[in-house]
Amino acid sequence: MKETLGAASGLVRLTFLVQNLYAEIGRGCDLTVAQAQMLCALTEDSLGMADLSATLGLERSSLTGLVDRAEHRGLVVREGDPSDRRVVKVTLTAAGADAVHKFHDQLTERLEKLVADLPATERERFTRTLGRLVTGVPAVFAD
Amino acid sequence: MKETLGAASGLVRLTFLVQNLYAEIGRGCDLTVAQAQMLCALTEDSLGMADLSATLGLERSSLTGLVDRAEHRGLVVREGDPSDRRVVKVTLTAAGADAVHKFHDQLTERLEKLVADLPATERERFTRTLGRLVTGVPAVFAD
DNA sequence: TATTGTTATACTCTATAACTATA
DNA sequence: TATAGTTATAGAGTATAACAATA
Repeated sequence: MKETLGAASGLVRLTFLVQNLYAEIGRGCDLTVAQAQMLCALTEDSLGMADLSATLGLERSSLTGLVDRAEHRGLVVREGDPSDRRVVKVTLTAAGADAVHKFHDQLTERLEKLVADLPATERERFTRTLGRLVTGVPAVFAD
Repeated sequence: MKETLGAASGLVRLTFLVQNLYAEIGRGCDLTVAQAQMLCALTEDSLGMADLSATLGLERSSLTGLVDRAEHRGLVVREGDPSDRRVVKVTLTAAGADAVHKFHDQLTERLEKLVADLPATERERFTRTLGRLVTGVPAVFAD
């Protein structure tokens, strides 16, 4: 009779939980998971296709279609880079910034709620350990 | 100047990390993410299409194709249920059990390694909190 | 009538390989 | 030559709607 799950099992189940939440809130904002991830990556700054594909862990050719569809929907625009004419910068439109803002706020609220039931000390310890584990992970979601 | 990430941000980044690991190990075992998830869900017991789709959070029609491809690859088989002739039970083959075993062991090892650097007390607390947060999450990955 | 599963269809996501334009 | 990006193509994954068989 075990009273605690192993770390691996817990991590996978937590991921499953967060992924489902991510998808659910995305649907509510009319964003697919891939689109939401891309918009989040562009929140801080515009990125070229190569940088964006590296951040998201996608092939450049896969990103082309993703940006195509997002551009078609008015969420991002492509712009040339005068300092290197090979580069195409991807930038959020006002609509894209709006959508990702809504998505970000809702997801943050739901995730905060997930840990809100924990006793304060336990919650703080957990959050601190979390921060330690994800050092080096690309900023796919900021505070 | 913040020295700690928020809980929401930490959770999303951890998810990103685990997902990438999941996909990477899946590739090594010649399994897609969706296939690996399905095989994991079948590890304990055979399931009917409806139960399996509920566990995975997929539409039944989506599952049909997923099972088709896995069956075609010899990872699972469909079997009738004598007690309810509407039901189709999905069961791992020997090859499927083998693949998911390999996948499970490798993923577990990598995830254990992820938390192995933490001080023992911190690791135990983290794992315990993890278990608390995922109560109710379907058994998509067992110990 | 309700439930189980499939089919038909359409779209998104992703990769590999071959290509163009610029550095 | 090397890098940035696109196109062509193929396959996996997913959903919605309509259907057939069984309960």
